[in-house]
Amino acid sequence: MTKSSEYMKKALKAFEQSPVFSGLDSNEQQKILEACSYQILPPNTLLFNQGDPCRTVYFIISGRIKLQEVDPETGRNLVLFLLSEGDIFEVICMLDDGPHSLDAITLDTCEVLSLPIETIHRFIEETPKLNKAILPYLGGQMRQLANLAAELSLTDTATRLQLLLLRHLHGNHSMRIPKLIHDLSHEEIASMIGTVRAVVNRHIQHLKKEGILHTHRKFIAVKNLEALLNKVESKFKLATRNSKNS
Amino acid sequence: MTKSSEYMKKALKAFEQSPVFSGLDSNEQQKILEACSYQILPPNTLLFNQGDPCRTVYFIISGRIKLQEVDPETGRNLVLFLLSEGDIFEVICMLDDGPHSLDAITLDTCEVLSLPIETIHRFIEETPKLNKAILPYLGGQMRQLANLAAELSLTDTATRLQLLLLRHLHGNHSMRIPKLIHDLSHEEIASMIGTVRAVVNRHIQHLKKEGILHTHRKFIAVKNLEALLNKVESKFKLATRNSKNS
DNA sequence: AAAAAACCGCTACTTAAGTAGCAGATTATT
DNA sequence: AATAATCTGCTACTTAAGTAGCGGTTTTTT
Repeated sequence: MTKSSEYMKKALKAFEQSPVFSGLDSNEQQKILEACSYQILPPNTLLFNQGDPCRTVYFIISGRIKLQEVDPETGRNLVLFLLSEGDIFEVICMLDDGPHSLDAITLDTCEVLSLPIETIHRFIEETPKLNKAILPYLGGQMRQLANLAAELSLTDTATRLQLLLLRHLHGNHSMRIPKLIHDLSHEEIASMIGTVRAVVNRHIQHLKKEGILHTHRKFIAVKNLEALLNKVESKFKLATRNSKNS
Repeated sequence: MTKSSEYMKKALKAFEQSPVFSGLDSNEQQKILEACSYQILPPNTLLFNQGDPCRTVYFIISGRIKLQEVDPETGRNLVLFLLSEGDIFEVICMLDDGPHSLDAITLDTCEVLSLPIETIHRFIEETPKLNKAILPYLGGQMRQLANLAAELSLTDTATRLQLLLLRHLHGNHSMRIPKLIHDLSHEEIASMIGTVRAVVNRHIQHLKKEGILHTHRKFIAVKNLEALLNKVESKFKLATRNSKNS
């Protein structure tokens, strides 16, 4: 990406919001940006497959990207990470230089920066601030993974759905639209909590009958937050949220 | 730990085998060791609870320690990591300084080194070699977690048990005793694959009838590796193993 | 040596969750 | 405007996995 690039502004703005890059000064950010290439991707684009060698890391400027594992036998899949503006991936490969452990697919039209893996390694080595900032981000990702595994094994599908909703209602009180997931199909939601469409639908119908949810064709909103909170109650800490949303 | 300590030798030997510390030279290792304190812990000791603040990180010299999440309602638990000689924990807290996300419990008599979290941070900052060596180790841990989550959601309990066995048969061909798990109770095994004792037992009986397993009172050995491999077949890559066993 | 605790094998039962399939509604494509 | 594709709501059915419980064995503790 050249200095004069028209995308520079957008990218800098995204950097500002990134837990990893926001701590750097403008010079450092510029230097990294100049090594990046900018891409715009239509929805439903496959960036890479599980097993592919990892040559670049990506940084999301806008749009959502899911990292998922697919079971070729049944066609079912599990979304391990739902990433958006400010996120970096694939984090695992960045650490150990192994092949991709997951498929990456865009949900929206996405703007991303990509950076050769050797280059990001060099930047991390040369920039102690960057090195230091990236560690808590990794910690957050690991917490998410550990939490997902625990939920899958210890919690039923109804509760997992309720927790998913709550986890995306962060911040603001009267904000009843679960950011990032409010416009997903039941199929997508199912793959985020490790189940199938029919089951998700069943639970959603139930929550609607109780007046807790309002839905309409790829739109979900929480009508009665109190009641939803009561349902999960103490069941599980919904502690683990994205570090950038904390 | 003082230089003259009688445990020094043991600790150095464990360092040699650690993927993280083995790359350091003797001086560096010594320096770190001197900041550690040595502890010996009986089996079934709780080192810390989920939610506890994290003051120290641990390094295992000998014995096994499990990191698990417990569901207070049902009493069921899920083991996220089964750690042994050369492992470091709790990795997540080390990254983000948050509270412990898991319970830590010894399975055997364990020798561990502990190190205040600020101290390990300082060492990592001061020792680029250490910083660099720790990243692939983290990557391995994350792969394990991602793999566990995917298995829990996409694979049935029978296959999960088979994969668990195979994953611990690493290396040597005729080595039919799954290291690290060969002497666990059915209850423990169940909590490693996210199910309950009754189900594990059911599957084990089945595998015994097929001549694939031999078991006796907290002892498991694989009699027919070929047959076991055929069962899981292509089902899932058992790729994800401990980085140190690769 | 006796008592207690842990572990294993097994039976019978219950249920959450998944499969299959379809019709109507909405959205996208030609 | 017509056709195709996607999404949803729902019914009926199947099954894997979990619950409960008990008797017998082995191990540990007293």
